[in-house]
Amino acid sequence: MKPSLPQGTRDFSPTELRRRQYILGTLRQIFECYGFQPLETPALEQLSTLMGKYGEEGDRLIFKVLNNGLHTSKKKDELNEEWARLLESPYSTPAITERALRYDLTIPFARYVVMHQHELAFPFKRYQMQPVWRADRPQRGRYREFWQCDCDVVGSTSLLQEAELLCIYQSAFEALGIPGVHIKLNSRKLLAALAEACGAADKMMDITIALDKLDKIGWTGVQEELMRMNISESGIVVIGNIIHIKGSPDELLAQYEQHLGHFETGRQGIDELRSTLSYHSVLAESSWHPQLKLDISLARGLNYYTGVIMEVTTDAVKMGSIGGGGRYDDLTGLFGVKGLSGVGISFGIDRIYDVLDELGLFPESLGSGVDCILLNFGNADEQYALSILKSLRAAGISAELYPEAAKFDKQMKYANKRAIPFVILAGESERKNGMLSLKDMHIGEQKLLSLSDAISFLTTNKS
RNA sequence: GAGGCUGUAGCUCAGUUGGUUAGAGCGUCGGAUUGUGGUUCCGAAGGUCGUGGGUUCGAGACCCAUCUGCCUCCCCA
Repeated sequence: MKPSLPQGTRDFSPTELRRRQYILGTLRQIFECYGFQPLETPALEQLSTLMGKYGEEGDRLIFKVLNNGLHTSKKKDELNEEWARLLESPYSTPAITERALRYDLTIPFARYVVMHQHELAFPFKRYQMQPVWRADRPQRGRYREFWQCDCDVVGSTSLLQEAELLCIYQSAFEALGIPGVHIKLNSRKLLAALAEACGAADKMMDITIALDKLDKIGWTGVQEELMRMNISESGIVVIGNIIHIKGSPDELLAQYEQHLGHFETGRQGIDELRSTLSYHSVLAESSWHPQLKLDISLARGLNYYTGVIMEVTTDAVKMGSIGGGGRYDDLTGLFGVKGLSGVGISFGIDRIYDVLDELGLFPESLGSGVDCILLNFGNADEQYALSILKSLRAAGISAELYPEAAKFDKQMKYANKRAIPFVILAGESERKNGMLSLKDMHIGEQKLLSLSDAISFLTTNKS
């Protein structure tokens, strides 16, 4: 048979995986630096844990797992009935499926917090980097299996959390060296006030979705969408006035206050953004390049966000967002625990990979993973090489010996292809003098060294 | 969930209105070269033309189905 992969899934070659690990490692270091702790949850969750948490569209995209042993079931009639219903319409039933693949990392996190609430110290700060699955149609930058990398705080309403998450975003994209990064900031409360201001408080979701397309379809396109949603003409004018305000974040907030400050939610949203920015200005390094931008047209898809929301894009590459997040006031409420507020951000590492790849921003030193290779000259020389190999490894230098006394140029070509930075030649003449020849494959230079000199050289020069 | 495009060697692609034995470059392997890679020269291997049906004297090419990749909508990371 001819092997193939399921749609929308990928293998990761050694080079790709090193690069992915470079991204994850960079992020992990930052998360740890900000006091977040690692967490992993199972690939499988109870379907009931996931259903209804991501909206109608989300439910459709959850990968469901067929129950085992259906053929041994005693309730054939019930199964047939349920199966018939399932063939008619989107429907799921525990009789046929009661487990599903994780759709994101936030809901499993909420589930975890609820199940372990008595052993956790709140505020609980965790990061999680694992694959998630969606039965979506694959496209460029969109996969059925992809990784999410989340960092959330639960159990604190302080806007210091929002400010710290903004810092994490900035410092992460600074460390990865991605140019043209913008972190857009908005508040669900501002959007709610906006809906109120145009007399359609109940249509906040619709307005938000239309507004989110501003970048894509322009103001005229958004106007058409709004009209289709039966937003009044005066309402559309109000929205138009507000989204066209320009200026620094402080200026924008002052303007928004004029327009929306008399609504309770509007005032709250503005105050929250002000506090967030004020904490942030104290914490942030002035050298960070990623720019903060207030953008009232930013929506964010998930319907559990309630406060500040954020999204990261880069204008260096044509690509959707590479990160996003926000505050969700009552996430664990879905699982029966009220009053725990959460706020978190997510990194789209598959897309970040594509951006780094496209811009050639991966460090060259990710290389082969091994510092040096010993060529094999056979017999007594092989024995000599083995003793060197052992010493190198004991000194913490990663090393390998070519396994056969193959022809010289074959061994060299192998080293070259693997991009191993150093080659050690220890043949008859070296062995008789108790020395070794160390060749730097980048510059092509070779020198005769004692083992201890070689070790200290490699220790300082290895990648 | 809706609509559209695509698939030929490991990779990137040629292949005329349907007509003998399907080609190139790169890569791979062997040799020039048994202690020196990245350059060069010579040679070789590698294809049930995505898969399954159909039309035809004859299909890589045309038709249908299916799978994959990609694009638009929807939605999202």
